[in-house]
Amino acid sequence: MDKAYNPASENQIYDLWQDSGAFTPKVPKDPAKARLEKEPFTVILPPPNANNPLHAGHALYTVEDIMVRYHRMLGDPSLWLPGTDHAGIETQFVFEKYLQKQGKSRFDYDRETLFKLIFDYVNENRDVAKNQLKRLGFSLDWTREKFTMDPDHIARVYAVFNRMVNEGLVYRDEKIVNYCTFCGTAFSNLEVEHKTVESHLWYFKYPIVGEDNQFITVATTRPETMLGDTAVAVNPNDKRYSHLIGKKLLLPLVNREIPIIFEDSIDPKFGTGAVKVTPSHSPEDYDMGKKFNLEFVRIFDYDGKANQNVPARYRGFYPNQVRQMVINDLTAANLMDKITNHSHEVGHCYKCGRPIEPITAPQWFVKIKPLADKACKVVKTDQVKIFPTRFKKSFLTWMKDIKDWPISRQIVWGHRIPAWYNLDHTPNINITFVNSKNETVTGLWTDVIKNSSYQEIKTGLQSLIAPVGSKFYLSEEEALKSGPNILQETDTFDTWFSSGQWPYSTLGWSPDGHHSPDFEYFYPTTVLDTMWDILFFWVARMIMFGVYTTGQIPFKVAHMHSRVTDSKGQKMSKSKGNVIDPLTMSDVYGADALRMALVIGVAPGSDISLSEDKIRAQRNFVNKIWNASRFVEMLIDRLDVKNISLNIDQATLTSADKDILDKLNKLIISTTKHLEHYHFGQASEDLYQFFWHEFCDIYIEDAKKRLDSTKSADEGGGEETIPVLLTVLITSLKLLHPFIPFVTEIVYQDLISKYNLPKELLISSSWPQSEKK
RNA sequence: GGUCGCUUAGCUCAGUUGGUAGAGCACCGCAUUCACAUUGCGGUUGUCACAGGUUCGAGUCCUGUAGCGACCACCA
Repeated sequence: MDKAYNPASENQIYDLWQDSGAFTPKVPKDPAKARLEKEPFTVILPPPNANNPLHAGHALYTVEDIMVRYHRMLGDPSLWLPGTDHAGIETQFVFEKYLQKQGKSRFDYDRETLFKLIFDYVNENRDVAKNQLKRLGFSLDWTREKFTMDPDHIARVYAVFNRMVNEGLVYRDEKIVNYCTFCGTAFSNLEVEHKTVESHLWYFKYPIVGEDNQFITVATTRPETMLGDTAVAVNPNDKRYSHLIGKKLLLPLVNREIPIIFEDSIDPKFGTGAVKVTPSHSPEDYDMGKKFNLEFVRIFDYDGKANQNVPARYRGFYPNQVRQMVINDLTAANLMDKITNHSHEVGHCYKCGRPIEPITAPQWFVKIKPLADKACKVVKTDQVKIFPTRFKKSFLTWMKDIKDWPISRQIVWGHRIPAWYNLDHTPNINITFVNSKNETVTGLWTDVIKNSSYQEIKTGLQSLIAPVGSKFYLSEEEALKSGPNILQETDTFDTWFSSGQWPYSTLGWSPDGHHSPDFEYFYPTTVLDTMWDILFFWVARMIMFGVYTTGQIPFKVAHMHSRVTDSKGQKMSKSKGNVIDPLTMSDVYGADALRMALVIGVAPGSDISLSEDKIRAQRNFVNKIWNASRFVEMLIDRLDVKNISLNIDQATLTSADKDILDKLNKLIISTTKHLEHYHFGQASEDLYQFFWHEFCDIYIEDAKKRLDSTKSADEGGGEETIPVLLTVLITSLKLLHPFIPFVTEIVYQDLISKYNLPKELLISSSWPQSEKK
């Protein structure tokens, strides 16, 4: 054995494990029955983005590996299923940046070509993450690897969508949505980041119709939307305005008459107590628009520019430009009352950081309440346990006030929504396509078909917008029965609509009820471990989908871990330059050292402060194990004992022997207990303390004195310590194996071959049993 | 605006049924032809944020205050 542990030797071990079949549990012939007798331990890997290399956060899969290896050693059939995620908007955003470098944009391609380009781009990078997962020692069953773009997964997602449509849980509506005009897509509330913006309140005067020089002054944070105002709202109890019942106002610059409405939710104390109402560009105004049956005038389009519904001079300008023009024009018209400072929250796109434009747009929605209620129930009753428990409360709070979920995204990278329109029956469908002359054409079907053929439109199709209420068919065949000119919806599903179905889909759930043996055996899964930041995005959706689709929970435990931060507790980011790359660390210090550094002394759910110092310290620990093992072998060799035995003769034990065995026994008990309770930080710390400071510093030092005499074995050279040394060493290796699998396996194999112990891999060996007293 | 979390040694953090304060790193001294200098032995450092309360006993439970952080949220 070398003088120091060499992390490079870790590379040989992974194949040994994989080839032994340890990662791949066998499914019995009657899986459902077998499950009743002995339940497998199943973990689905939160699929990393197929396009990105791993970061320090992914290295926290260590926690899952610890659980899986522990259960495997307990003898439970254990499955840890790997996969990757296409990560819709994330990946398309990265790809568009790549296009930009080449002087191109998404608008240069029809959707099919763009999709293929992204697919190829992702495929080029897919193996990177996979090899990195192996490098970190994760005992994943690669024979069951999945990708969210696998046809069978897509088919399952479609089947569930169809069922939801048929049961009235999916609908289309033109509601106000969070729209990013730069990314060109709608987002759910969760994808909007609220930022405090220092801005102003502008006070405008709106003339009262039929009364000379009488005005209502409104206060607004968004002057530009006044072009789309269709009412002014005041509180019914506000006496300042009570005389205005039935009056109308003349909207300046536009010269359109708008009503005054009386609405309880208006706060008389804010501004002037009079609010301009723009139903097409503000969520709260949208609600008022519906309630009072107001006109909806959309003035900004999906490209972010002012459209046909505004006076000609504003057309084609962006909101911030229109804002300045409106301010100037109102000032010139002597209708600007005053401007005050005001800070407020503005929604921003979580991807590109630009302000979100609330716009009314036709989108697909999931009626979420029925799903949420069931999800709440299984969490409330602890059928799904959430750890640490404080996340249970935030889960239930969020679920209680949940709004319908907009699931359509106007991007190409994802699962295209399986809905087909008959164009001849939907003449008002708006179509954008690249024609044979490479020109982008936008228009209604009835218009574009005059200059282009159906085939030309279909081939060059970029996007389409079908009016709300358009009839759609759930398959191409069905649609074709209604006529030849059909097109599939161009929107794709929100990524979480797909990944929310990941647990049952990866295991082979089938819509016809004939599920795969894997599904029968491994579902519901046991533990889902992920970071708390996707509790709502993903965990909540998986619970809702799982209960809806399979009638069962998707997992019994949702174990939430925290963020990996730098040595100062700061979030890692490229711009700060404080990123610790897990692969570099593994190459320098070993994957074991990195894994140990990520779990030791970390409290459940708290931030994980990672530094190279900490990894180095754990590298030293790994090296300590290496050298302690080397030394034990050396001591044994020196005695030249013929038959190595692990049998401990109680009668010959010294007090030091008894002491270390007693501590070892307690360690088995505490480690087991900590692992059962997800206290990985405490378990690893105890193991560290025991191995280094009890076993090495005290026991081996003592044994050194006993053995390092000039006496031979025959003369009482301390032969009786050998079984104790080996027992403590091997048991420690087993207890440590889930945490630091490489070094423990290497040392174990060395001991086996050297002392003719029964051949087995540590990964498949049995978990130590404590002695009862 | 609502909710949650954190505050313990110079730094990063453990401390799960309440029982005389811990680790790693850093620092100081000594040792070492010895398995490991990726080492060993020894040492320094704390009004456990603050103020009350419960208790024989509180870092731990309760109440309040302050600072920091996070999440959620349609208030013009």
